[in-house]
Amino acid sequence: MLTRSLEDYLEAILIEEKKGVVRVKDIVKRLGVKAPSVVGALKTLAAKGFVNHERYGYITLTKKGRKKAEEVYNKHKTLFAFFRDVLGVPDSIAEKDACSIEHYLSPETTKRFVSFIDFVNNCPEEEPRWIKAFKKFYEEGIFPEECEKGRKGK
Amino acid sequence: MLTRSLEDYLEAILIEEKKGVVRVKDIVKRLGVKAPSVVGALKTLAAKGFVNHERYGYITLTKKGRKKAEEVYNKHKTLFAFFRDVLGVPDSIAEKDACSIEHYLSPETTKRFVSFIDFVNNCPEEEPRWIKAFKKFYEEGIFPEECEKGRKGK
DNA sequence: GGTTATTTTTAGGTTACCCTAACTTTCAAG
DNA sequence: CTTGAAAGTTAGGGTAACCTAAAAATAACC
Repeated sequence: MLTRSLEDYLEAILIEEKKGVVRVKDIVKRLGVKAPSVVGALKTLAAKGFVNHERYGYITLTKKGRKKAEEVYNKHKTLFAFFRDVLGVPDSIAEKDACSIEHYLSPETTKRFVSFIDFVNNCPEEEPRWIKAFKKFYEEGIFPEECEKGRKGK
Repeated sequence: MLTRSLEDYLEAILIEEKKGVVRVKDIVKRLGVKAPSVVGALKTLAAKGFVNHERYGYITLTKKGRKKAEEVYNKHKTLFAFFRDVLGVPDSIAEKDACSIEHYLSPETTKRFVSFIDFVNNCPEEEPRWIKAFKKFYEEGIFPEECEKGRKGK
């Protein structure tokens, strides 16, 4: 099993890979840690078979490493979408929260979260009515007219 | 600032408090750690002014400690409610996920999560239509009839 | 091609958190 | 009122993560 920190390194490599070859300094910039921390993490990840890294050379993901990195990154994207599109959290905060939380979602909850975002995105309407209703509720503390029909309690 | 681990100790004390006086062994049971770990954590928490603990005696929260503990516990309850009532995650998993994630939600996202649960609970209907729709979508992969009206894409 | 700048690595230290083993205090039962 | 079990504490060790400082390799420049 990987620690939260090692998952972060894998994810960072995956993302940096999209811009070309990956070097230690790229990870340094992305994660905001110092070079020796990166080297240490790479050593551990290489020993566990998640990355290849030749001294003073490029960093690449193994098949196993890529699979794991993509798992983490997918959770990240799902959480980000939920925070931004459903809760209405500003991008930068949604990003940061997704980043910390991605490591702690169980498979069961992840599966349902993914389906939930699917549900939102495939909704017949542009933005589901209930999300609009929530936004109104969040801003003004009231339910829209249509919801109020048949309202029970106070 | 408190670490994730110390927040867990505070929360555990708060919960155990509801059953009467709190002792080291109660925390040991609840958190599944060994007694020396609890003693160590209490020493740190006491030094920072979050708990009172007399040697071989009871453990109590200070005002500051209670405030913090309640913050964490409230996040916990909100997350649990969301996982269980909206996503439909089984109780025991929802509980565990809430427990790990509660430490990482930003104030902004927390605020919106709380409002969201409020929105669900105060909905005029017993269970909001859209949650029912999501559950159908999750189980069967299809939107209910009423949603399909005016459906755009495939 | 030698010298300087950048990048990477090694060595070693710090903090947080957990553990086991051994010791001390408390408390209840005979 | 002593003694043995339960609870709590201290001492010391291990691991994961980070860091700084300094050495080594690579790259870039005149």
